[in-house]
Amino acid sequence: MLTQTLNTQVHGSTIAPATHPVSDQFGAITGHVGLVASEFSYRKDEEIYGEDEPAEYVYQVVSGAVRSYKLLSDGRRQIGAFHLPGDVFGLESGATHRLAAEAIIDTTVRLVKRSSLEKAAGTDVQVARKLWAMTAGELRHAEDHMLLLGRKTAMERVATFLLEMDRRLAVAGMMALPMCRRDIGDYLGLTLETVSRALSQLHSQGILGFSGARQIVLRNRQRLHNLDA
Amino acid sequence: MLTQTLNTQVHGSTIAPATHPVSDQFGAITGHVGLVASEFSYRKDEEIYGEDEPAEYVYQVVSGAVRSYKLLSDGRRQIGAFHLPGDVFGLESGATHRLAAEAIIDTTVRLVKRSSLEKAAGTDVQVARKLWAMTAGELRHAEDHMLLLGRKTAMERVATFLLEMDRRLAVAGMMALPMCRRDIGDYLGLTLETVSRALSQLHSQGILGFSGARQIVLRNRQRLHNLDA
DNA sequence: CGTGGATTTGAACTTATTCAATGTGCGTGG
DNA sequence: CCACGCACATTGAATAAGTTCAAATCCACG
Repeated sequence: MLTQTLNTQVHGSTIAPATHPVSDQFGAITGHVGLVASEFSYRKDEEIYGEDEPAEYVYQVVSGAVRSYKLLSDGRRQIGAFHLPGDVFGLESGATHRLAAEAIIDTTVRLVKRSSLEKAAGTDVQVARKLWAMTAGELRHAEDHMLLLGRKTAMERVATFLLEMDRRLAVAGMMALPMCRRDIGDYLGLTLETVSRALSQLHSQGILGFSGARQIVLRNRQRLHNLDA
Repeated sequence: MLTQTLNTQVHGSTIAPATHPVSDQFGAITGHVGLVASEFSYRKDEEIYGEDEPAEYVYQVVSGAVRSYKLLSDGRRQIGAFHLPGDVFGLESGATHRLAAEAIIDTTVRLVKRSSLEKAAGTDVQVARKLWAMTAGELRHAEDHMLLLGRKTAMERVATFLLEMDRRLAVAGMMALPMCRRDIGDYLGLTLETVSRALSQLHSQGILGFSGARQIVLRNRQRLHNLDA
């Protein structure tokens, strides 16, 4: 909730790692308009913002990982997205955050004031177009995820998840997952036990290898694709 | 797929019925920039556009109803949204439609070329802002729906559905659902039988009344809210 | 009025969940 | 450097929720 003093600095450092193939979405805006970006860090499990809180900042993950989620009154949780280094999150067209956000592990973000983005968008049509494109990208992910949550089997969901994480954070053919089994379950609409069972089955079939529960190597992406509906 | 000749006409007629409380989103754009809108009609179950097809037009329902959906290779279907009179659909930031769209019943739409909206957005920041806000509105719905699909029980999903439809299309306290039980199931991530059983249970509890399977009266919105997590 | 798709209802079944116990490994401190 | 402790993960067995398959009923429409 940003109670500490911000370490304000002019933007400009490169964050997106070489393994993240998309262009630096944040830089595409801040660089274009010369906005000031700050950095901030959160510890594991610390809240970055709450659901329905005013959307004062837009964030980009520098290092670490973030989960965005909604809760039901009895505590059931649906994680809508994981945000990894280079990803922008917390961007809203309206006044408030639609999902809460928490650091999954110790995390550093860059952030800019929403108001300065709004102002830039009011001046520069290119910025406005970019903001729209970023929200549209989130919508695309949500649409794909609705299909997963509504219609895929447990094994298909886990296969989809592994391929997504492989694409987004694999380095040298290996994934270091920042999130626990419960987070994965809450992302896939499953229990942590069902996620664990699916991973064990993939392991026993030689489709993936473990070096620690969160270090995964995909040994056969094709078979994983086949399992993914 | 728009093979017939379009009945081109200047926009201006009011479409959103009095029961649809939001402002006319289409008019907010076309009126502002003076774009030309056309009308077109589709018969029940006719495709309006396919998944991954180039997004040439943006649509607004004049009368009827539309379903947007994705399919898995084996035919499993996830409906992402129902579009009712006044609703805009088919708006994309990228080049292609991310979901397919079909008329649920005989339906008339207004449409404008995507290229003319793009052009207007390049000139007028207000238009650009409005396009962003419309996509953000779709994202919000998708985020709420992910929570439903990932974490709500069958009865909670049906209760949520009824309250959504009540809000969007109730006239004089009564809903005339345009879609069949299978559509509802594919929207809620359930089978049509499960939807039917939930509705029967709500009927037997006096929470709703039927006059024909698709004419529903909510008799106790509070109890329905209580069933909705 | 009859007809056929749509809906409801029933019963067996499947999948994933729940509850419980065991196992693993990482980080910390001795 | 090794051992300990605890959070995390795995595995098992019983249960529950929703699906599947089947049959009966309902209506909307011609």
